[in-house]
Amino acid sequence: MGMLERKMLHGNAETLVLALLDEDESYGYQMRKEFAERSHHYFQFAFGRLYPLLAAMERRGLVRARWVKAGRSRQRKHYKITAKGLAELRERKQKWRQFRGAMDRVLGG
Amino acid sequence: MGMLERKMLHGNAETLVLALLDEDESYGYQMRKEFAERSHHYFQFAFGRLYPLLAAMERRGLVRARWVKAGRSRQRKHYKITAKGLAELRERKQKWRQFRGAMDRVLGG
DNA sequence: TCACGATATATCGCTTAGCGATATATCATC
DNA sequence: GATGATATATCGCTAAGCGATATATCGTGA
Repeated sequence: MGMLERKMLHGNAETLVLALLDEDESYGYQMRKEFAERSHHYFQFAFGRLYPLLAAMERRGLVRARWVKAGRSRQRKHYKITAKGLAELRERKQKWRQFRGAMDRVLGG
Repeated sequence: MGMLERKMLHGNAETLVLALLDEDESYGYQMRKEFAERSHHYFQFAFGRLYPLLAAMERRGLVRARWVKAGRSRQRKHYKITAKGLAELRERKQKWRQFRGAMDRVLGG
């Protein structure tokens, strides 16, 4: 992602995470791949952005984390959306639609 | 605008200015009103954001400014989009569409 | 004619947060 | 046992948004 793309993402990263976890629980590394695939490799989250974001979302109670074994001793941190997270997602989807509408009205046809 | 709305605007403020000036030349105060009206009062640019932005865009050669008399001694700073600005607008509109598409694909239905 | 709210532009610097750089460890496979 | 993919995490530099603030003109109604 270029500078511009990263900036456009600013207010929306959390929305994307919530939307993904609304479908199924997942973990950081996997989410990153999922975002890339679904967006046709448009979104390329930096780990330095993604992990702190997930941690912050857990602190705010939007997601709940648990460690899951993967192999002998490897651990994955699985995140699951909470009821509070679901409410936040609903609100954020609405705000995204508003923003998108406002942008398109100014940009015209 | 709330915090979230302002953040979503981050990468897009310049695009909005260029889009407005593509239709007709205008000045800061007027643009602010225009944004508010077109977006159903969704966009409320802070002057502390708008004026420095316009100045930066002029430095980059995207717009050209000239002082216009308004009343006895009041001066308005009119901005006009340049050829470089038009090219930038075309590119940014394209990037906005890409971003919007990527968001909507992840958010689903 | 004075006061008031709207119009108009501008700058400064505090605060915040994005994320590049970096560290560490496991796993599969050749 | 080397290499590249998988996996999580933190730190701190830097850029920039914008609230606060300053300044001046204009129209209008009391």
